[in-house]
Amino acid sequence: MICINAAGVRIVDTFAMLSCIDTFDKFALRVLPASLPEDMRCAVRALSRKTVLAAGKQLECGQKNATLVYVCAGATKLVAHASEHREQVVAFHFAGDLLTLPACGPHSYSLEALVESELLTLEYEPFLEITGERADILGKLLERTTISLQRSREKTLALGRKSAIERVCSFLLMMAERIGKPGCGGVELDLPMSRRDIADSLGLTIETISRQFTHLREQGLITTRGRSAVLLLRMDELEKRSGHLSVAA
Amino acid sequence: MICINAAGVRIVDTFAMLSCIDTFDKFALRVLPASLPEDMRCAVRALSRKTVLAAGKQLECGQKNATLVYVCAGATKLVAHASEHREQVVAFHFAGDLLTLPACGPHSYSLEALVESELLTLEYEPFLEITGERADILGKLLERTTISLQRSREKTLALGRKSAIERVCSFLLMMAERIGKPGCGGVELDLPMSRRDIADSLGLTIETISRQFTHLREQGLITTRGRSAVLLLRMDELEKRSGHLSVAA
DNA sequence: ATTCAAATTTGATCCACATCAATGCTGTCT
DNA sequence: AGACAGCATTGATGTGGATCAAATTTGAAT
Repeated sequence: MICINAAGVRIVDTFAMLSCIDTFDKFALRVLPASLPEDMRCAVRALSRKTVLAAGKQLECGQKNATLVYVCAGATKLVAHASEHREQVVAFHFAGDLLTLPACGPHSYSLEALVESELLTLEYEPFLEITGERADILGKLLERTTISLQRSREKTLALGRKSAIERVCSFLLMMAERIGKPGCGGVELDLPMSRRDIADSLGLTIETISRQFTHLREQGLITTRGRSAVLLLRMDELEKRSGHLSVAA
Repeated sequence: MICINAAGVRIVDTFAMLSCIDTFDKFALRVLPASLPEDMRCAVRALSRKTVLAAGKQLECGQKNATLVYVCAGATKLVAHASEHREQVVAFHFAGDLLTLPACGPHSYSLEALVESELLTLEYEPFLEITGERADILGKLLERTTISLQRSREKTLALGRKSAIERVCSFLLMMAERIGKPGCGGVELDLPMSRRDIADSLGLTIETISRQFTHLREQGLITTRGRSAVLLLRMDELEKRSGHLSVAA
């Protein structure tokens, strides 16, 4: 676990190691059951790599194998590449999220940090080799994957059948649910992603995102401060405009 | 297991029962490990319900609970409802596929038969209660769910960033992979879904689907016979037009 | 074979969002 | 504090696919 970094400063590595244990424990607490025998826990720990990604940097990884990624801190986007200049943000992930970075299929995927992020990565296959007999761990993975599938289907519906304003309202509501904090007179969001990221996530352009934000601002449903702060003033109205079914149905 | 149907003919029920065993065995062969103890197998069997759905009929089920569905024969579509007249086909399923019909979230889902189909349904929660300790079964479920997630993300990319012609080509290639048969001079498809279903799956209208089919026909990439038969003549050209990344990337 | 309703195809027109083009803002770096 | 590069906003114009409106085809039922 001790390795000399570019600067060659040894004490930094000790910090890194300590910090890695910390990181691993966060992951373990969330994903590994308390009852896991110590040898398995060690095997998983040996497999796990901590990565700190600066904003805008992509996760390097053997693209031939799927990778399990735990987001300890920060925020990331999972991007599917259609061709040169066409990108689709498939999902956003925040601190505490677990995701699978798929191997190359008909399209390639990459994971990019939106802000400086602390990630724990494990190769998927070896991880399953170690823990594949543990029903409790597989259950956790299944649960997480089912949530991802659920979100992905919501996104499918949005991209296939919703108008620009409905997509933006759905997006804001989803973000409120995931990273919103109660603020003065509404829900406060500090969006870590740029307008471009939102556009690439909703299948629209930055200009359209910007115009929809402006509409919502003009109608008094939101206010914005700077590039990332959004205050949702009227959740009920946003809900109405999001194209969700009324609960009655 | 014996119940009198509307016609009140008892012998029919015996047939139904026999046929149910058959159906269950197909499911068991695919999903349950051979080593599963007999009592568990029986418990699962007791939980499973066979349903034969006529074309166009929806699966009835307690929408409060998720349901595991195994498609023994036929073809189905999983539909998400945005509002009254807006539907998004989230996935198609064919004989041998296993899927989870989700409980009501922000949108409601339904499963509809495209042609007469034979389904085996199990309530998700009780099923997990029985088999939740078996790593092999959870592994199978995880594998299936991961494939669904993979497909869902491909669809997200298509709906977010692809043109009509690219979506249609991607669709035809996907169908070729899943239900195509080698035919005279190309891959033969017998599409069980209508143009409307395809449109609702690709986020387009029936008119657009029809026009894209016409383009492909005019360019000699496909031929069609009647409503459902499609012959893919030039897989390479379809691939080029599907907006997939070249393998090199 | 004939009938007929539903599905599909084809054509004309429209519109929501893309694209192109400035201009204004924000936060960062010195 | 000032300068600057990248983001975001705003406006003008274009276009792919939606919508509206008929034909035409299909395949199932008589």
